[in-house]
Amino acid sequence: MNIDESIINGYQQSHDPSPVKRDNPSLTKYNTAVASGEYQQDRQYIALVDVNAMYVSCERVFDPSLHNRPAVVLSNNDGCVVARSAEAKALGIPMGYPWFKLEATAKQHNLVAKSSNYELYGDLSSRVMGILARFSAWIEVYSIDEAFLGLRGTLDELHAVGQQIKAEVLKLTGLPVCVGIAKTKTLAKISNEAAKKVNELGGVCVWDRVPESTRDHVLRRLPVIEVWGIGPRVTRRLNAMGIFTVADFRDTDPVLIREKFSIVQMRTLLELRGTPCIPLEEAREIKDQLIYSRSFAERVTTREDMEQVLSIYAQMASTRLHRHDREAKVLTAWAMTSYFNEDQSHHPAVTVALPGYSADPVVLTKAAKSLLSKIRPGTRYALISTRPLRRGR
DNA sequence: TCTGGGGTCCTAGGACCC
DNA sequence: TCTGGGGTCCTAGGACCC
Repeated sequence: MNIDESIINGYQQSHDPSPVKRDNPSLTKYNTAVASGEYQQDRQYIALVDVNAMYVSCERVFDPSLHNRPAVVLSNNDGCVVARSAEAKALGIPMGYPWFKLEATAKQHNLVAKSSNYELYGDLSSRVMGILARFSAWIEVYSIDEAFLGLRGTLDELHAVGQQIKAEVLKLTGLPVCVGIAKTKTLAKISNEAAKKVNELGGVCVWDRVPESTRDHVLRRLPVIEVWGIGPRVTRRLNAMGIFTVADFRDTDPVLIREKFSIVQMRTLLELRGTPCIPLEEAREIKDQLIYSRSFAERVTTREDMEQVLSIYAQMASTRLHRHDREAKVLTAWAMTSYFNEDQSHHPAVTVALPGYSADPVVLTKAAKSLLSKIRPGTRYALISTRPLRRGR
């Protein structure tokens, strides 16, 4: 096989996380391992821990009447569904479905909806992450409901740790989690999915502990779009090449994939073969960008309306920058027509370099208004965003 | 006047994730 | 009639410098 190994090795080396400083008893051992070069062995396996239907599960912690019945959580203005319980998924309710279209279903199936409460979810999330950090000094908080952990041990030990994590989080927070454990992040993701879907696994799946014939069977049946990092665009192109399942993709020449796509897809492919290419990273404390975006309740079609909206959104962005004590050097403003309005599809955008770092609403508004020159009057825009980039000082 | 290699920074656009 | 609101990473091309 003719893989350019230097790319992969170079990538791994340059992205190795530095030792984390945490209040953890195993930290000394961990740092010793790093110093002595035993680090590679120390992170032989990666666990992905994921809270099941996070938002709904959080609501259930404080409202037991939501248990054992279909429940959903709605987006900001109760517009559409952003989380579904297993029972709601079983009813076929898709993610992002508008709530007003579900009222008949709600009556018929005893479906209940809650408004979202992000403060609550954030609070429970921190508690979960705190518990997870006790199982490994090496943790990457990937999202509000997911974290990767570095683990080592025999397959049976790993399975036991997975069960312990699950039991501990449930006991201390009331939240159900599933655990997938494998040699790479991409396989850990797939294991986690398996842990969720296959009841016999009891919510914990150690990939290498599953019989090889079963693993192969799973990958031969799983559509390639199910892989972490492979989205709809790439899937369409892969399908055109005759690649339909995860196994098809895994068995393709990595060099061909890098040529046709990019290094990202090649890494994903190698990860499916068990070669770690996507390192664990500590969560960054400072974000690279801040976005303020909202869909319009009523479509915006005139220049005057657009001007007003740009001004308001730029000021909202300014407020957020102030709140985070940040300044921006660059601002991007964009507008989009609705996805369901393809004949008029238009996505104008401008990027403006600001005169130095700033969070001043006047400066941001002026910059955002440069989008106006790209607006086509009469087009029905559905969404507008401003995106200041980069922190100040 | 022409030619060259190598590096960094910036912008724009594409794709993906939860 | 109508599907949210955040984020990250990668690539290509141009400007500019030595």
